[in-house]
Amino acid sequence: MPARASSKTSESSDKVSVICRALRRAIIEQALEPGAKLPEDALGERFGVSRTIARHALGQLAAEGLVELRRNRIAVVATPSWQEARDAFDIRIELERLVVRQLAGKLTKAQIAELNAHVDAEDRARGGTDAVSIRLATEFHILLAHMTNSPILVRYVSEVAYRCCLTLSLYSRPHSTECAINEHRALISALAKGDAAKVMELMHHHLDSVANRALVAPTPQRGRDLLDILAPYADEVASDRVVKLPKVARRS
Amino acid sequence: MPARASSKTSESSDKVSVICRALRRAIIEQALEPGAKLPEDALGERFGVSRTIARHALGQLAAEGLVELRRNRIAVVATPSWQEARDAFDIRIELERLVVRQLAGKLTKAQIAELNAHVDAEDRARGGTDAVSIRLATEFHILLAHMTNSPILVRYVSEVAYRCCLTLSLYSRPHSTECAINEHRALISALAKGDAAKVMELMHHHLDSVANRALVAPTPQRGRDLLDILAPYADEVASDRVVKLPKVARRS
DNA sequence: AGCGCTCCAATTGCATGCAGTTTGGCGGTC
DNA sequence: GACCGCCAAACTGCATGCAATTGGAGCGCT
Repeated sequence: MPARASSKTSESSDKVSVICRALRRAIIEQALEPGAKLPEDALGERFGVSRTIARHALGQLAAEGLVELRRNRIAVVATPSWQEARDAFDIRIELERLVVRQLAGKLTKAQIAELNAHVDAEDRARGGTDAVSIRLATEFHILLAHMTNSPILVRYVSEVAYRCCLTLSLYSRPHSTECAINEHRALISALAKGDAAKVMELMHHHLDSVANRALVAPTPQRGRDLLDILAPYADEVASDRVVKLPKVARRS
Repeated sequence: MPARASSKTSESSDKVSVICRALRRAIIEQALEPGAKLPEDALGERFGVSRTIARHALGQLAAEGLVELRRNRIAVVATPSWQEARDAFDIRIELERLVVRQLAGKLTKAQIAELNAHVDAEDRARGGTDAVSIRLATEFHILLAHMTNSPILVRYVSEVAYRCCLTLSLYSRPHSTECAINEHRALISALAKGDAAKVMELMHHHLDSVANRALVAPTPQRGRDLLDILAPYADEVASDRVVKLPKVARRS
């Protein structure tokens, strides 16, 4: 039996959805860095819609964990902590093991061709920016999820993969794409062979190594947000001996 | 090392969030059945807010998969197909295995007491309605997720657990709570013992048996929506030989 | 009856307006 | 110069209003 094929997936073509897609892409390509401000009327003006719509879009993205929404404050692109990043990868590993378990040996020739075509695209993009490589690599995984034809699985894999994207831009050292591409090819061929256990193991290792390459260590100095950097020290401030800190300008 | 303790979890106390919580609860307690209509102004009037807010709340719930939003149409409580229900349970199993893996042997005495107290509450509620039992059972799992102190994990477990609640109300035979309660107790004691593999196995079996008890079979006649029943036949319509169907009244 | 058409009430999609809150800078004081 | 309070600009929270779309009642035709 071939893997279930195609379904209606997409967000409707609301103005809200359009803005969501645009912002999502801007975020995962790091055009918008974590912490970037997202004022409602600026967005509205930029996309030619009212604040109501921009606001609604921000709400959706907040539900996906890509932006942070604080009452009466300007929304910002989410800045996951190192621990959250690690948690996201752990969840992602489990979800994607499930994906390949369902897919092993059930892909049609057309689907395998589609996967290979995508990896070819990744290959061609090697000359480009890191951001594009990361986006393509992420989209490979989302493409896989789509092939399960389980809308829920697609949604969760997409979300968590986007979040991982976000953290890569925060904590990653300069990305090395080669190995990821090779691992993608290995995944495809294992999927075609149909050994579920093997391909789950491959996926596990693939994501784990991406996570380990990326989340080098709890290195607070690479975290962009002063609040995060200072978080571990906050306890001392709360306790008896207050540590005096020199005045530091917030990254504007 | 004890499991990480407590964090800021909550939705802010927006009007939007209040309505979300109210609707979510109404849905999982089956006060609102799958397919129930949710007109924006009716909600607004009921909760004493404008349509804007009600609309926003519906958007959030749609992002969680609890309501379905079709352009220019009245929003309705989601009606997952049998397959989607099964998929949701599969995902849930993986996520909750992850939860107990992280928690095994790392719970504080206070946390174990909290869990036991919750199961006691489940026990006391056995005389009440099924809806309340189901809600409490679900909240037990969410409570566990909270103890991992991983906001992402909490979010996903909560969402998928709510979706499972929803499907239980659709496809389940009259609920038998006894065994679930016993299994919850077994989980707690295994968590306290700290054998990760054992407790993962317990959780897997627990959820799987709930799913199997609930999702009795792909019995389309119990599915509420004609469209779902006919979905498998849609392919034929698309192909060469068009199947003529007698006119049937839609469930109003 | 059964079928198709028209038209109106119900409902959504979206923009705008107003009130309340936060931010950041400016001037005053030490 | 450093600190503090005040004020205007910026921004969000929310309600309301208007145009566009939908669904279904009513009605005529076969």
